[in-house]
Formats: sequence, C-alpha cells, structure tokens
Amino acid sequence: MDIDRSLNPEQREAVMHRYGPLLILAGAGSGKTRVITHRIAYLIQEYNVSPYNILAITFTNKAAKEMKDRVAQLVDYGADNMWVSTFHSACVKMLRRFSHVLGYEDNFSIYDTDDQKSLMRTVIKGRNLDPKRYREKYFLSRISMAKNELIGPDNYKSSYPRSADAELIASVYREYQDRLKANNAMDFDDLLMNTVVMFRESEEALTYYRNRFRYILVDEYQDTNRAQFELVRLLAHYVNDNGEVECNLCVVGDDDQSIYGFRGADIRNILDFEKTYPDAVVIKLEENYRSTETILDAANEIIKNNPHVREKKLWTKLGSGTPITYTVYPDDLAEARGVAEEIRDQVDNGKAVYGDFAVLYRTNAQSRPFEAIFANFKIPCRIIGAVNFYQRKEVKDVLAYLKTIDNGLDGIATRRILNIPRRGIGETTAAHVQEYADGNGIGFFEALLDAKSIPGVSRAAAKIASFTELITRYRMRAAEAGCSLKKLVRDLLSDLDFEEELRREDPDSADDRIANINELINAITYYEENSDGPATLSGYLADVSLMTDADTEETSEDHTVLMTVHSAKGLEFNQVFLVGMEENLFPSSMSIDDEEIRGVAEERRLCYVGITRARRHLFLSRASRRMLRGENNFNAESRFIGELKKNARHLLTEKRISDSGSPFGGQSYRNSYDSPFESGFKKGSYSGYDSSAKRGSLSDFSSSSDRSDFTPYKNPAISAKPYENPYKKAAVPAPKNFGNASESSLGFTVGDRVSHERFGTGTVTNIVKGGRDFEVTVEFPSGTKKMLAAFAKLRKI
DNA sequence: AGTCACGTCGTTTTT
DNA sequence: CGACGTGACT
Repeated sequence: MDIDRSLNPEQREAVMHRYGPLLILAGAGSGKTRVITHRIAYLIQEYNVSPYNILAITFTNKAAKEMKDRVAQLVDYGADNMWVSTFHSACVKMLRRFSHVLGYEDNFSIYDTDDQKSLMRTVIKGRNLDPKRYREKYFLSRISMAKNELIGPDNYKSSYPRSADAELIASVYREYQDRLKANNAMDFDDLLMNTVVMFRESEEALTYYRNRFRYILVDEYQDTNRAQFELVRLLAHYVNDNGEVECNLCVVGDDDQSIYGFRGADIRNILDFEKTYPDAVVIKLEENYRSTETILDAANEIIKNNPHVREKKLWTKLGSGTPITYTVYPDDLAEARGVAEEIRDQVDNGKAVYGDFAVLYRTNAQSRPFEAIFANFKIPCRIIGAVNFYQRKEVKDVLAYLKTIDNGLDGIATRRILNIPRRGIGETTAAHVQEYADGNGIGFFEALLDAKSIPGVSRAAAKIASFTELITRYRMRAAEAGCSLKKLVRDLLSDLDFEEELRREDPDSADDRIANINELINAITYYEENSDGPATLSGYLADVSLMTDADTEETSEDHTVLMTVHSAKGLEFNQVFLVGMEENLFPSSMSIDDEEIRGVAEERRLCYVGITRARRHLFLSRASRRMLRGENNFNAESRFIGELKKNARHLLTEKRISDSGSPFGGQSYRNSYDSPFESGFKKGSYSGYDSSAKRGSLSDFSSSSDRSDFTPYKNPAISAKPYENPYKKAAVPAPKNFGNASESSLGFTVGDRVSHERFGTGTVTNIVKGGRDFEVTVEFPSGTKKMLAAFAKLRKI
C-alpha cells in the first residue's frame, strides 16, 4: 500500500508507527480521522496485522460506521472483522460474552436515564426518605460520578469521607446496584465499570480480550474518564509468541477539546499519558486543513487564556479569509431572525446551500426560537439532540414490551407497560406486586404470575393474567429459531390495538405517533437485515439504548443543522453561527458559580471547539434580552467575546441591530424596568463578569446550587410566602409497622437454618440493616436470595 | 381507577 | 414558559 502522498511528515510518522504506545496530539482540523483510518489500513496491509486483532474506539456510533467504511475502502479484505465501536458498545459486547462472571445473564437490559429514575424512585420510596430533600437525581448523579471513578458501593464511604450524606448514599448505592442486578439490568455507567470489574475478576475474560486486541486505537482520548482509562490500560497488554509484552496502544486527542468533565472525563489521562506509558512516542499535529487563518487566530486567541501543559499553535496555509461577523441583537428572536435572514439571503443568491450552515448553541433550550423562525423562513433544518427519537413515549412503550419479552427479570420495563394500553391495572396494584416481589426476592414479572395470592391485588388478578399470558406467548415466539422480529412486533402491536389506543388517547398527535411507531418498525427491519451476527431482540435493544440522536442516518435532503456545541464535536461546516455569546449562558452560570477556574476553563475549551468547527465563515452573536424560564434576562456580553476584542479586534466586524425591528419594540424592554426587583433579584439577571462584581454581586444570590441548605434572600414584595407551611405535610405514619425492628427481634441470626414458604429451607448467610428493615441473605437449595425480613416470613427451625 | 386542575420547580452539556 | 407531580373529584 502506498502511503498517501498528501500526508504530511508528522501524519506519516503516526501512520507508520508500529509497536508500543503512541500519543497523537491532534489539533482541531489537523486531519486526525485521515491519520487513524490510514494507520489502520497500514497495519493491515503492510504489517500483516489481522483486522481481527484490531480494536478501534470512537466517540459516536456514527463515527464508528464512517471509520469502518473508510478503512474498508483502503484495504482489500477483512475490515468486517475489526471491532470499531464506542466504549459503551464494545463493553456491551464483551459483557455479554462473560456476563456470568458478574452473575448476570447475557441478555441484560440497559437502563437509560428514565429507567434509572424509576428504579431510584422505588429505592427512595422504600426508605421513606423525604422526596423533597432527596430527589432521584441527587443520588443518581453521585452514583454516576462514583462509577466513573470505579468506586463501588462498598468503597463509597472511604473514598468520599468528606461528602455529605456519605453513609446514606453508600447504602442507597448498594441497594440500587442490587436492584439493577435483580432486574438483570445495567445502567450506562455500569457498562464501563462492570467491564473493568469483570476483567479484574476473571483472568479468563481478560486474557481472551488481551489476546484478541493486539492493536488498540482510541479517539477523543481527552474525554475518557477513569473507568475508560483503566479499561484501556487493562486491555493493551498482549503477550506475543516470544513471551514479550506488547502495548500497541494508539490514542488520539486534543487537551484543548476536553469538554466532558461533567461526566467524569479526566483531562489528566491525556496530559499524563507518558507517565502511564513511559516509552510512549508523542506526535503533534498542528497544521490545520479546515479553517481560515482568521478563524484559527480567533480560536488561539481565546484558548490561550487557559493554562497550558502542552503548548500548541494551530496554523494553516489556507489564507486569512473573511472576517468574523459579530452581531448584537436586541433579543433572542431577533437573533434567530438575523441568522435566518443571512441563510435565506445567501441561498437565494446562489452563494451557498442550506447544508453549508450550522447553528451551534450552548444549551438545547436555545433551539426553540430558531425552530419557529426557520419554519417561517422556509429553511429546511434538522435539530439534533432535542428529543431523541428513542425517548419518545410511544417508542419507549413499545421498546418496554420488547424488553419485557426479552428479559424476564426487567421489572422496570414490565411495570412501565403493565397498564399500557389501559387495562385497568392501577398504580396501587402495581405497588402491591412490587412489595410482594421484593419481599420474596423474586422479579416483578414472576410476582405477577402469583397475582391471585397477593393481598390487595385479587381484583385485578384476571386482568393481570391476560397480560402475563400475552407476554408468555410472545416469549415463546421470540425463542423460536428464525423468529422474524419485524413480524413479531407487528403482531404484538395489532394484538394490543396500539394504534387505536394512540388515537383514543390524543387524536391530534396520533398521526405523528403512529408514524414514529412505523419508523421504529423500519428500524427493526433494518437491524434485522443488516445485523452482522444473528439478529436477536437483546442485540437490537442494546443497539437502540446506545444510539444517540447524532447517530441517525443523514437524509439526502439539503438542510441546515442545529445542535449544541457538544454535539458538534468532530464535525465541520462551511459556515457556523455560534449564538448566545452571553455571560451566564456561555460560559454557563453553573460553571461560573461552582468552581470558577476549572469550570470556566472547560467552557472556554467548549468555545474553542465551537469556533474551530467553521471552515470559511464564523458568525458570533448575542442577544441583549433573552427569554429564559419564562422571564427576561439581560446578560452581559460573554467574556470570550471580550477576550477576542482585547487583542484581536481586527478579526471581528461588529454589528448592532436596533430594537425597533423587534415585534416587542421598546415596550417590553421598558416593562422589565418597571419592576426592578423582579429582574434584579431573580436568578441570572443583570449580571456581569467584571472582577469588581464577581463576589457579592446581585448574581451571588442565585449561586446556591442546593436550595435545601441555603435560603437565598428574597424581596418580601415579590415573594409573599417565604415559609413553607409547617403543617402542610404532617408525617404520615407508615402503614406497616416495621419501622424500629431490632436485629434480635428477627428470631434468627447468621448461620441459622430458616424456612420460607416458597423456597423451602435454607441457611442465613448475612443480615444487613436496610433503611427501614433488615435485608437477609439466605442460601436455599435453589440459589442464594436476598429478601427483606418484614416480607419474607422466615421462620427459624 | 382514571381524569382534570392546579401548584411546583427547574435547565448546562451526553453515553 | 412548560413539564411534571399532587390532590380532589367522578
């Protein structure tokens, strides 16, 4: 294979590097993807590496698919045998194969944020915690952080000794994990953490994959978290035929584009690469092939305000190009209109097509005005990320049916659809079933099968029976060899009268929702026809769970795209509108509030990512007044604009659009001044970033992120009820009296033989104090069960 | 059990 | 502003 003559010397070196760790520091637009694909092709063609021995990790599924296609074009054969996927997808594949190591079944479900919340809700309810103070998110975000750092429930307390509620969180974490396992389910973070745990527990699994993945490539390495770091470190260790250890790990990244700190990404992974891998070769790619000098200068100008460990300066041969357009609009609608006018004008004059443009913003909520205005201007567009197709209710409902059929232990899925379509099985009934399931250490579906004997459920027993019969019937079908998924889903939907139900529920939206269902059937058909191995329900469901909005196929229609700056990572566009350049929005008030230095540095990198998406022309803009959460905000100009103006004013052409063009005119502007307290003391209004105003400024009143332990000052004039009515929620005593049971009252202890009406005789191996009850672990002949003492009716014998 | 009206609360960013 | 949960009513 000829090395592509268009590669520059550094790129060439990266492509031809063979053994040992390699770090490629690839600035934005430096031809990184070309290097990776050529490198893979070179390994295969010139070094005779079998594609079977290559693992390439990308950031999105779409990028994986593209990479695979591009490699396939470069090599003669075998590209199909490579693993090219995201961390999460790769982990699922590995976990399925060795799931028994963790005590999971291989068809485990993957829980998304909604599922996680449902599960956490049962945990919180079961402990009678104050739901005001302890929301699902409170625990879930802490648990997520812990998992990203490979901290399990048992290590939680010792790892975060200073954290408030450490004990409670640890115990909730423990129960949450146990329940996940009982449901044969993992959440997103588990996919990573459990894979590491699996490799630590099973020599066999680790050796298997070390042997297989002799060459590992990781893209966007700057966004890896601790778990991903550890995973890579474990895998990149191949003992060759001479008994030598090879670590053929190639990571690619750019520390200036690290933007996922909030989900545990640790920039030190890339900064300290040589510490972890002392014999690493480091190659810098600094020539940019994408953007004009003007755009690069602006990007450099901003990013140089961050402290740097690795110095780097992008340069280009492309020439200076057009100046950056910076526009100040009176409000957010005017901003959207200004962008639409520019696009309309260029397209109508034949200077550009819709697909040349991208609108990038900091938060998804900012897409709304653009959505409305673009429709008026008849600009075809696609909004990425707003509502993921697979998160729509009707789609999730169908998927929950499939999960219930596929994974009999997935109680969250079963509970979701128990009464969809309406079959007269209410929340109270479901709660009884759940209690029964928990008490007997069985799954939700299994408990449904006992409906007749559950107290308080008997009335709904017949309805439940027809539900379980339906599911059982489809389970048998799904288990048949050569079962067509498409046909199964179609039959299921017609059995359920699903369309009719949607029409009955809301006739207005029914057509859209039915279209979504049909789209889902198309997707299933597509999966079935294009799947590498056998097309299974579990396989499809996993694919779907890990699918992002950005992963969906591009349509051939010419259109402008709108998305967050995060979603734009790795993409490029001829012309980019980076909108909403305002303090508190970009940088986000959150990042300014909690940890000024680290938070704003990440925002600055995000801004750098946004700017460097543009090839030819960059438009920056801000709105003087912006509707946010139903109120007007007047934010100062973003400090990032200030950083540009300070030393690189020549790069900008500034425009100011007057207020008169706005349909609100000056009127609403005056109105907001009529009640200065209204806008002055509420969150996010009238704040600047001048150092003089940094501390003790008005915006400080809004800087508490946790309201439960901080009462912000409120002007009595606008806040009539400063106190919560203390009588409002008098504690309702729990219906059952298992509140203060002491361990001795159980009547048995560890080591005792006990009997259970369902499982027979067993030995108590552990007793743990739960929130309100004891969780007893018993070894029965049929297996080990964990159960709550209050329900299990265990008797010492 | 299901429906409707009202209050509350909140928004970074995503696999 | 809008999504969502709560509570009263049918």
